[in-house]
Amino acid sequence: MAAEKRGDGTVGKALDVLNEVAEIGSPVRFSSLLKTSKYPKATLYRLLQTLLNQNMLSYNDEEQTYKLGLKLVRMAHAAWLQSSLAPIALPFIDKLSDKVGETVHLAQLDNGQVLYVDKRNPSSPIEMYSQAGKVGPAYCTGVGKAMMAFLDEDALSRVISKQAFFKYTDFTITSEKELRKELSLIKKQGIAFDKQEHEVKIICISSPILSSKGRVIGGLSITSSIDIHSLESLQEFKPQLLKTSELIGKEAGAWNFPEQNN
Amino acid sequence: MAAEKRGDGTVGKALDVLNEVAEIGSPVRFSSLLKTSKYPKATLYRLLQTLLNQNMLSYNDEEQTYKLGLKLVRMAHAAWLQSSLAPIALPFIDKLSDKVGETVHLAQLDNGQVLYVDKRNPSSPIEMYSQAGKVGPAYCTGVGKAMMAFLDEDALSRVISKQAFFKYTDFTITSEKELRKELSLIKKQGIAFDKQEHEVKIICISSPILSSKGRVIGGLSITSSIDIHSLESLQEFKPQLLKTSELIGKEAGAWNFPEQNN
DNA sequence: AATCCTATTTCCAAATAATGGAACTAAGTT
DNA sequence: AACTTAGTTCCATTATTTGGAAATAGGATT
Repeated sequence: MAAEKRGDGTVGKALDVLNEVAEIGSPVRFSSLLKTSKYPKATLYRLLQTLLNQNMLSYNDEEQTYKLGLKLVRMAHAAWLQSSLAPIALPFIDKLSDKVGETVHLAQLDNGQVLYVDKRNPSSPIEMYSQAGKVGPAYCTGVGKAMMAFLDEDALSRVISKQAFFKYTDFTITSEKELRKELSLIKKQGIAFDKQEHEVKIICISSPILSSKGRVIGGLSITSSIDIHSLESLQEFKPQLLKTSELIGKEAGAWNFPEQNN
Repeated sequence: MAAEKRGDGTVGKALDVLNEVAEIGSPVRFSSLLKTSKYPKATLYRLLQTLLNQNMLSYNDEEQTYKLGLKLVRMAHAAWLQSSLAPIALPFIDKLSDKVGETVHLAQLDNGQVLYVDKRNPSSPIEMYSQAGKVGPAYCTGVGKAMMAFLDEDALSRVISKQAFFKYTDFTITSEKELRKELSLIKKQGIAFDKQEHEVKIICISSPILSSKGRVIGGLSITSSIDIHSLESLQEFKPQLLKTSELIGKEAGAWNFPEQNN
């Protein structure tokens, strides 16, 4: 499951181990890592030591466990500032969230997945899965589908090949064929809906953020729950959502935001 | 300025380069990096390629610039979840921010600096420097001083040795002697104030978060502006601030939060 | 369109670092 | 005391990294 690039020598291996620790998501012991690791004991050990030295991992003496280090939190802030749409989109998202009084998400495609790079909660937030930095599936979220719909065929097939098509809810799209049909509809309408495809009761309306050259650079969504909104009432946000996406796209152009993600 | 650990071989060098890119804070060209880098051209080039491969960096073809990659944003989310006090402290901070109606910061010490790991804005936020993931100086912020005051001498002198003592404002403490005096006062009072020491007009009241064994694991602050509050009126938040810090400390104990930072 | 930059990329033999099987230590268990 | 399991160190072998230099790419200038 872990991304495994060959030809990156030791650095690749070290980052591989870092990823493993990240994916486990809780403090891990050496022996536990060893079981699933493709590296021999001594090698794994040394890689861990190096990462510790570099503060990419931290070690709990008592528990003898490794976990991700604070260095990553620092770096990520810098990454977020310079590599995500978030700082550019910030004022626009604030405004949109204020106006519509619902949760707003800003996302980008990263390696076939939806990476949420920012989120605005209205005063009374609904309980939900997402957080800035969190990743989600592309094929069954509003932002994911909105972004996919506007990719060129090349990029699209690369992204589709990475979809798991796991059936989260009764409404989840679970085949490429269905998905492609949905995407062409979305492209026509300029807008995507999440009809409880990822989480029960959670719906959203979403639009892609396009660069001046028409390339997908991100996605924007307004999310709510069926207890509060219907798809029809979400539809009413369409003009504001599109307008905001357009403004962010323009601003990103001025900032020379890169157009390349897959 | 960049941390340079020896004996970490290639991995250390690669992370070194990554740090350099992070510290520059904006997209950089190869030649620009080369000027300040301690690595020869071919080496630097290959390190950058490796980092690109690993999605730790991204490259803008048109501009020929490197910047931090989204992979870092993803990893950091995991790091934040498993390595920071933030997820543990979340409900307590929400509640505190609600009650006092002012900005609340949660911070940890990382390498002699204050790392903000969470932040709550009241409905009408004041314009301010901080964000989750951002770092700040320890010697002239409320949380920084609060945490330092409760370190043991060993850890304290290590942290103090890393302070820059740059005079941000007329009120900034600029010598170890002054600082130590202030810290002993803070320890007596159990509470620290930032008296516009880092930013003009910005003041805060802050307390350390201590583990059950009395070790510093974080800091908590309520921040405002002199346009709204005086130090005296901030003082009124003291009981709530202390109570919240205590609760977070207890909760962290239950979660076996590590006590080790410097 | 030929020349001269300057920035980036590739090459390859020498230098260095990583590897991993095995041995060792430490801390429990029976 | 013998045994188990987990973590750490050793070191000759192997593989990767290194970096000076040369090649290439893409402007800018004559």
